[in-house]
Amino acid sequence: MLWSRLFIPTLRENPAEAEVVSHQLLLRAGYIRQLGAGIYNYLYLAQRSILKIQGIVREEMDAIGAQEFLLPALNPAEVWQESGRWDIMGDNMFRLKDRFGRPLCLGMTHEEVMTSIARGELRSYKQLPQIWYQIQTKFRDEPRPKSGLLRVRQFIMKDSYSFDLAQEGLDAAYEKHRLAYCKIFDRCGLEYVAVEAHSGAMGGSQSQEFMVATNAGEDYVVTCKATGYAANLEKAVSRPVPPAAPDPAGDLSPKEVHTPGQKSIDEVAAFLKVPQTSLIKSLVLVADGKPFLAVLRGDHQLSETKFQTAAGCTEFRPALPEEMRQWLGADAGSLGPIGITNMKVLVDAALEGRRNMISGANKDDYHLLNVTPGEDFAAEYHDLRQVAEGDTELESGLPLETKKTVEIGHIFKLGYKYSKSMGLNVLDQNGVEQPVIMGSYGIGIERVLCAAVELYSDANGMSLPVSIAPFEVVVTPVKAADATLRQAGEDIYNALKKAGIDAILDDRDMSPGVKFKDADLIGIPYRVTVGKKLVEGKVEVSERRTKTMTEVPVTEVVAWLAEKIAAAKQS
RNA sequence: CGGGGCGUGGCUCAGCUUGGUAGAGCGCCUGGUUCGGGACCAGGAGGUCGGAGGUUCGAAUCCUCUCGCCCCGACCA
Repeated sequence: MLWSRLFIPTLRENPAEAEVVSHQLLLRAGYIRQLGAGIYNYLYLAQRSILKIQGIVREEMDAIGAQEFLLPALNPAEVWQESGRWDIMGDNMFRLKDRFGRPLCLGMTHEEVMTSIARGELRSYKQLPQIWYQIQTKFRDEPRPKSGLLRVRQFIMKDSYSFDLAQEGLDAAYEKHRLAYCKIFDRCGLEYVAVEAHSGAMGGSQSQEFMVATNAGEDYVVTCKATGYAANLEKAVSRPVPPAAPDPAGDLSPKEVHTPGQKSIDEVAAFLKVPQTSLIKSLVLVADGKPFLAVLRGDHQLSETKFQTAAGCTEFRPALPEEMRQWLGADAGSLGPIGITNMKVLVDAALEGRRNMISGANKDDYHLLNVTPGEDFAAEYHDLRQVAEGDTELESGLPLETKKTVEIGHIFKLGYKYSKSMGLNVLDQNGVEQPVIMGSYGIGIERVLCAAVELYSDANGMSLPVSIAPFEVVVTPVKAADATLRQAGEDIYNALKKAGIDAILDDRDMSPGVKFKDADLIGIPYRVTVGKKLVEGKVEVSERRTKTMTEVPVTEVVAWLAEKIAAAKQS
């Protein structure tokens, strides 16, 4: 490719609308242009990178025996109505009607369509297992698209689906995917962690997310360096920081104390001169229409996901002030678990074994001293709290770390959700109809690119891994007007191409500074500079990532680069 | 959906408070000189000031409505 003939619209300045690094650089480096909120044009460079990522994904999927399909992005409503997700997806689904008024939608994911294929064709256990995948554009009407390509309304996803007769088959398909994903992300040059993820209320038994740590991310993961523990914050468990003060000893009875105007945990703790860890926090929640009281240590925060699991609900909200008054007889700030009979009380496990704590009295401006969970009120213990700063690993007590991350892949044991709702059954060895057990596995293709940019960039631009950079090598004759340099550059370029190296020749009649800056900006891993040293029969090879420069004889440069590139793709 | 911000040549932005001939830098075109980290000289092209309506002799500027984009929150398989 001759740079002079390509459309690579680099910008000297950052476009005003870009906030996160990957967004800024993808725009500046001429990879993408925005068409609308959360809708992007992928220009030549982006498409080259994306094709390389897809190529790696294909190779690794094919390697586990997965078969590539291509399903419609445009879906009739019926299949989504059958699974029940036509309603569940709500406003996140793009919906439209055809000329006859028939409802359609743009696919957000393809469990339904895959299941509809399977149920028509899979009849016998002998046809199982199957793994089917596609690389397809997905549509989601995000309430707030943002961060460039990280949260968009239209994006490319590799999604695969496994079909098995029994749990062991699903386990095997899941494990194959887990290993394939590791290979894919390794080959894409990413640093990532696989974390335990929340599987949702709908029967999913196991799920893991592949996360890349970056400040541009929106998910939090908790990891322990020492033990390798890693989980999404939604699901992470930990050993809490011990209470800041010992509980008063003895078998004391609850005692009212006047706390005028003291509502927040902060205020009450200060007023009574005790640490927050001696207080009991009580939250009134309405889950699937039923009231619940969630009880936590004063300094702890409720994990919404854990509460949902404990309450067995699909949605919940905080109670309204009127509801609290009606049910508990006091306003928020004076609520507590004692004497509650009209709702279920869920207590966080961190309160187990504590004694003589302080809670609201269910009477405005009063709190109770000497409240002992399990004695003064019935306590059903659950893990309800979110991992907090300073918590340690549950088993080992070693330090935990919380990081902001972006999700690039997710593997998920679906179970029978779709096969049951949509009637996907096969006959087993005994001729008995059995529902098929399924798994679903996704990779966000653009997110792989974004994550790489976020991980590997500097003041000069991006510095992509060799395997996914739009080009592997740029050959830059310093002076285009110099016929000798130009010819030498062309020769090297042709030799690289012949050796199967993905090279580009920067034949533009520009000052060298511009060419160097552009090459750095778009992140080509190696640059061959053809200049002064040519009279000695040498060129200079610069490595983008390490900023190192090596003089290499012209006669050896192809072999030198071939070796480097092969090595870079290995690791 | 709530809160905030921004829409002026391709890009970054000034001008708006206090109405009076649309500007700068970068980029682009032509010619020339240059050529190892975003060169220089000379000449040139390019803008319905997001859109509609209103006030006014006169609107980028004031008023009303509207559309779009960004950020925070709500939301997020």
